[in-house]
Amino acid sequence: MTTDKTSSRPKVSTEERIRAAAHQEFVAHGFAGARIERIVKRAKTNPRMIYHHFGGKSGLYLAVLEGSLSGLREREMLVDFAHEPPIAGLLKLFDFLNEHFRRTPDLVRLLTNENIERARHMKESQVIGKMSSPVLEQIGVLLNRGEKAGCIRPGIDPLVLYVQLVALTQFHISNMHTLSTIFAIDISSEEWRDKHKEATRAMILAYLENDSAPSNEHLC
Amino acid sequence: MTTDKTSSRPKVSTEERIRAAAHQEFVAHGFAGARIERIVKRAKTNPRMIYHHFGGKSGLYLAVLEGSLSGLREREMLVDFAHEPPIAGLLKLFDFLNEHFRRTPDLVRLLTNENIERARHMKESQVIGKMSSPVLEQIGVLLNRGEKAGCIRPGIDPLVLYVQLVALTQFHISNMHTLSTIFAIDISSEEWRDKHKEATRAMILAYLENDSAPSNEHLC
DNA sequence: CGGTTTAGTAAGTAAATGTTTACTTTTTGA
DNA sequence: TCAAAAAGTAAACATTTACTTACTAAACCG
Repeated sequence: MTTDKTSSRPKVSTEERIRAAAHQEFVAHGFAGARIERIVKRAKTNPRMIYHHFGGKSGLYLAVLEGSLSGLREREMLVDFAHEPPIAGLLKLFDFLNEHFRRTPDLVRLLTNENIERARHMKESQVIGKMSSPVLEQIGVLLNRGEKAGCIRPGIDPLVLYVQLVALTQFHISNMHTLSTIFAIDISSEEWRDKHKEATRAMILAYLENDSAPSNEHLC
Repeated sequence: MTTDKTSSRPKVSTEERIRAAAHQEFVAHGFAGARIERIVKRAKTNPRMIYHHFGGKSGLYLAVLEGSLSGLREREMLVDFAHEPPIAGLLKLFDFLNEHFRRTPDLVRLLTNENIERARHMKESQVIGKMSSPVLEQIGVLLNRGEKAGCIRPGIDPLVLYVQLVALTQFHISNMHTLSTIFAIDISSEEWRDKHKEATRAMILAYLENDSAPSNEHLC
């Protein structure tokens, strides 16, 4: 049952089982809070194998982090923004990010933890530095096109916009627990997220659009 | 030199030294990563005193968290938004939050860590639940006034707006390390933050203002 | 086959870590 | 003044924790 047709080893390799178990553990407790013992128990193996395959706790953590980040990059590549009209393309990017973080809270938690650790693991990675986001260039292209066509507010910096978009799509997920506790509501509910999404979409649209007639002063 | 005029005890009480040392430690490493040994060494005392004054590591952590949060609430009370014109008042709130998180990254890190721990400590607190933000009501008042006067977009939810504001003012600080690493820039520099602040201010303003003539469709 | 490499197991180790015990010193208040 | 309470010290305790050693089984390949 647990064996391959040609071998007596389990179908899923020990390395993969460790990776999956570690993913769960690091997502649930962060690096410092993660326990080797729980990982090996869930992966049905023993500590020795972690050191055999990954070199140690840090190596395992890095493998998990790299895997999750490359997952985001791969999905980003699959979506085509650049062939849309500028504003529609940027809103499509917003929708994509919102959907991705909503569906992949694991990545959000890993990133959150990595900031607690001041990105010390990420800095060690040989891989992460090289997979720079392809989205930044696409944002630049769309902003340029829209600016020249006169429909997009001039002077927007692609990286600043990207950080704003990620903030607006990620913050309420990474801070879900404290926000829900402090304000005594369930911020993770579908209704709340839908409401938040619509409001945020409107905010971004209002910002991008070029009010070629700038309001001299606020009315009140 | 280290004694009070009437006693041979240190000027600053052991309890306060522990609290200060623990604050630094929890900010630097989070709850799971914090070490009792480092705290007592910095506070120039011994483990026994932590259990004497705070009951244990968890109690100490909670004391630090409660202190930081009540600091934010106190400062929020000092700023008067409600007597400003609606849009000016909301922008003043944005400026306040932006400045507060910029100046108090400690609080941001404690909150980040608390989310890693799924707010389990915060939920135990008898204090935090009771000090609900006074800002929410003030936002509601401003939105109402502005909406009735016709200068503010109708239908904005106060809590959604507050979460958006905090997202835009806190995210780039809490995620400073991963963002800086991935995009190979120093996101904590004054220049970058100023640029980000201006862009974000414009975004919020554009969102709040009531475009009484809504664009039928984006121009492009 | 047969020898080498890779994958895996069981048990253990040394160090770290939160916590407590036993005891001393200082402060306080009747 | 003096006993009781509060504040503080030193040392150790019981686990936990990341990691290793010694050994076995399976896979690979000429």
